[in-house]
Amino acid sequence: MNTVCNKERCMDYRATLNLPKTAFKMKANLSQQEPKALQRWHNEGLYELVQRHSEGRPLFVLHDGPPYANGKIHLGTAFNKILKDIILRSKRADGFNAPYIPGWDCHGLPIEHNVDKELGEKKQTIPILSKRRACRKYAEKWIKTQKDEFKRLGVLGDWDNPYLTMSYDYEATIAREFNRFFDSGSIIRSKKPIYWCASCKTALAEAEVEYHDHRSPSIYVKFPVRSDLSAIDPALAGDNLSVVIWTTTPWTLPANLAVAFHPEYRYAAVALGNERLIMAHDLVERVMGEWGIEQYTIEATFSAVELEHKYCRHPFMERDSLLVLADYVTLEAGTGCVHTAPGHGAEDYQTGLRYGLDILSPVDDDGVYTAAAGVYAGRRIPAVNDDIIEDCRTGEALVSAGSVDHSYPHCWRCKEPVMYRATPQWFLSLEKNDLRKKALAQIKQVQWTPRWGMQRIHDMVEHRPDWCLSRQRTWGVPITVITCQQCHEPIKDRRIYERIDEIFTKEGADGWFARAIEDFLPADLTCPSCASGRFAREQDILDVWFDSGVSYAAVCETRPELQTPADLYLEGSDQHRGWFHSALLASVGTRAVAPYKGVLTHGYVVDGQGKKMSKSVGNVVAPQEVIEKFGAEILRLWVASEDYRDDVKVSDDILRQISDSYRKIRNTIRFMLGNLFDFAPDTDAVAYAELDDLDRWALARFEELKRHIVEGYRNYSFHTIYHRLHYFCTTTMSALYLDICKDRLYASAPGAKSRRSVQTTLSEIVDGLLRLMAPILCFTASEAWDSLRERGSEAGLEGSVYMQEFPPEQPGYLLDEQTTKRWEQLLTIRAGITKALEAARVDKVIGHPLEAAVTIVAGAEMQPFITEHHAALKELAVVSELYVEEADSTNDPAQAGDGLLVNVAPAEGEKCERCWIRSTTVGEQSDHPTICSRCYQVVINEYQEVEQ
RNA sequence: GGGCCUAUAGCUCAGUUUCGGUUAGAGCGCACGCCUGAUAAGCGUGAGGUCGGUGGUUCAAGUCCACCUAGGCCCA
Repeated sequence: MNTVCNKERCMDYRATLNLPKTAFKMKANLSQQEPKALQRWHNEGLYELVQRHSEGRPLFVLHDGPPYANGKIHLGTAFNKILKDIILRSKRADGFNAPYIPGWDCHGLPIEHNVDKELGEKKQTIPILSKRRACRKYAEKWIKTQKDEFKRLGVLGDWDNPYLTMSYDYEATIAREFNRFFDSGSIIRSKKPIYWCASCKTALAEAEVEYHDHRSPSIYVKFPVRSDLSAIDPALAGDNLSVVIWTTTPWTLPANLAVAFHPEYRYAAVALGNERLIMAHDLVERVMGEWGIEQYTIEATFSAVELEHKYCRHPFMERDSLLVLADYVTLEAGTGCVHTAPGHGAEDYQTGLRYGLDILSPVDDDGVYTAAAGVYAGRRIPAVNDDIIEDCRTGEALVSAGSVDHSYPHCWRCKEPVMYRATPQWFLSLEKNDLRKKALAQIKQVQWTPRWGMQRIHDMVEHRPDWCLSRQRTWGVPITVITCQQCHEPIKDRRIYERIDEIFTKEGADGWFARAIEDFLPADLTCPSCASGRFAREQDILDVWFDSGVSYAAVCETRPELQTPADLYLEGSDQHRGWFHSALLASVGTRAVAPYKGVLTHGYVVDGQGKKMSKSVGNVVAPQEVIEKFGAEILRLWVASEDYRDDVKVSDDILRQISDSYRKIRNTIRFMLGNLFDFAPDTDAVAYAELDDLDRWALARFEELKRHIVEGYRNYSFHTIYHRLHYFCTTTMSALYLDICKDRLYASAPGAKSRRSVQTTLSEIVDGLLRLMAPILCFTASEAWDSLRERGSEAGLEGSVYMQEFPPEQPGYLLDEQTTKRWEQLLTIRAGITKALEAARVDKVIGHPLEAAVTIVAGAEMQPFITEHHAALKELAVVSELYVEEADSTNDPAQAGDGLLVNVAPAEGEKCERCWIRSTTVGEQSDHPTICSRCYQVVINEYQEVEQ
């Protein structure tokens, strides 16, 4: 028997109540507590423990897309990693073995670019191997930083053994996969224009080009029409008809192979003097004005579509130029007839490909014309511009010459204007070996989430050009092609591939640059086509998208705990063109299957207004700040709460809201834990059949929740889980069930069956709830789990919530239709009562609901139901007394809402000092005159007064 | 400029699997009130929406169609 102090002959009844007790704090203090939990994970090797625990289960492989090892992580990266973690944890709780091998993308221009900046002047003279070492170190530094940041988010994985695209074995895989393609004949050599700085003698990436104002020549040049256009309009018959183009780069004219027209514009033949000039109809007036010509007539107008495939004559080269159509032609400037040199412009190049033109680029590394430039061979550009203009003038091809100030690309380092110039590059052909066709077929085999992802990547693959794999850079894996020095034939030889593999595996791709070429060649090698014995190796490196693209081979196929194809790739929607795309082509090309069974994409993180985050706008939210202010747990809950199919918004308001939700969830759990302080499930639990009706109702609601949540995890529909979880905590539990159960919990005898009945229910619910929320709220679930099980800080992680599975379905907990209907009715009546109580409160009739006696005036239909459930309704409404009254003329429930009229009056009797219910039994017992009869029984049976 | 996507209360989301059907819902926040035995907690009541805009199809449109606007991703 418990003892209670008797102070001044007045019993302290508060001490006779079973008030909640728990060490689980109301205030989470997440930013301080999380690091401690993480330390524990680390010390005890949680990931290894979980993996060992999962052995033998069905495998679920989420293959990590490698973030780029450059800079701190941002919210988008954090979002992605948390989403992955939630999925992996949910799969583990759903009975799968779900390993997670994080990775990093380590090669590539941005890193090299930053290393160049750090090197300053030294980058000119630094040997290639030293530069590569510096890049490696740079990547390592950021990997370390990002790794810590990812771990801080609570992401569980094999952080000690991540995959790095720059590790030697990975580099060897890249070369091996490239060689597979090469050997299969899918790798072809072709030309493509790139930015080139002639003074630095180097290729430039887009990011290395700066735009500055520049004065260029502006000339109009005539291309005499060669084809007979009289079929288009009789007025176009005869000689002296020319197409007029406009250009600001006369030096590209020797490379002109075509003139482009817009397929939807009208063009005009303008007669001035004895010649006729073709230009866009809408531009005639402006061009004539610019030339200062007032006397002209328009002889014919026609659609450009009819010009396609006709020819005009190059003004000074000994060849014709093709007339082509291109929809990038504009009326902004020029004549609407666009000088096209496929070797010197990006759009020109595309057009060249479409029309099967040569990618002519008669300029060498120094910016000097080659023999292909005819009379200009040996001349330097752009100085040659003046001569070309003069020659056009003397050849009567020039219509007008001036100059123009415009924005023009310059080299980021030497600040000189750059040129666009075609160089030989290696491509992965989409047609060879039917790669495009096979890839399109594979796309249809993949489960895309959301569904429109399929259409998106399908269209991209359908229309994309061949994949240009060459990069004129140093930080990456070389294109491992050996060519004959004499006839330039690429050499395909298995023995070469094997040597490359061996060397790269041992010393990384550096070997390509460090070793003598002989090291890669069989001793007796001669060129199969010309029998030469002298060979050269390719100097360009591979596009980094190839690196990450082959990760299925480097990681999923090599790690014993993984398998391929992976179950899921999960990245931002930009990766339809990125990783999903490169991995698909690489895998289909070498394995004939997609590397993934499913692909899930999420939107971008944007600000509260839906605008993208940018430093210049100043709306960037850093994950580090959020963690500091709210904790990683709030970030995780935010990730779960947002519908990732669309863009994902974040703002201080949104985070505050999530933080509020978190507190509510936490407190609800805390209250449940607090009421289980004296409950031992093994000995105190009440059998389901003997549970109180209300408790069975709660278990039914929980059963529904359980099913929806598990279903939500399986469908990757986390925001619905968030809403369900939150609703269950706030409304189903806090506002309804828990509020109603307080009397049973507090005022019953500790071991009373009605109290044990609630506790049994609470125990089951909180146990399941923690398992269900653990994938998202991993820190809180663990903390509460340990509190529930009274596991101290010394308790090992083997028994932690991380090892638990979702609670099993309990079909018996669902209520039949009739019972469900009954509860709906009871809760509707309850809502009517609370409304009436509120009105009474406003009228100052009552304060607390327990001060009230409620009278329900019901019609003949409702009355039996209410009478039957009198006790339940009284409990549900938490009032001191409940009466039912028959309706009459003065009390017509039809006039009130819901067919129910509720009157509220102060309850009779005194307030029981112990349970606060008003009762006429208070005062009946002289030894305890201030409590009701129910409490009297509890007190005299359970407690003994002692003098203080 | 093109392709794909998004748009429901201040915020986060529902709105019933390929095909429309009564007064469009929830939670949070907010306002007001209650309680002080979940207390930097808990409970109640209430006010918030021309479902991005316009036009169309239909007896009937948040739901279907067209166009427009705003935003995002990828291209050019």
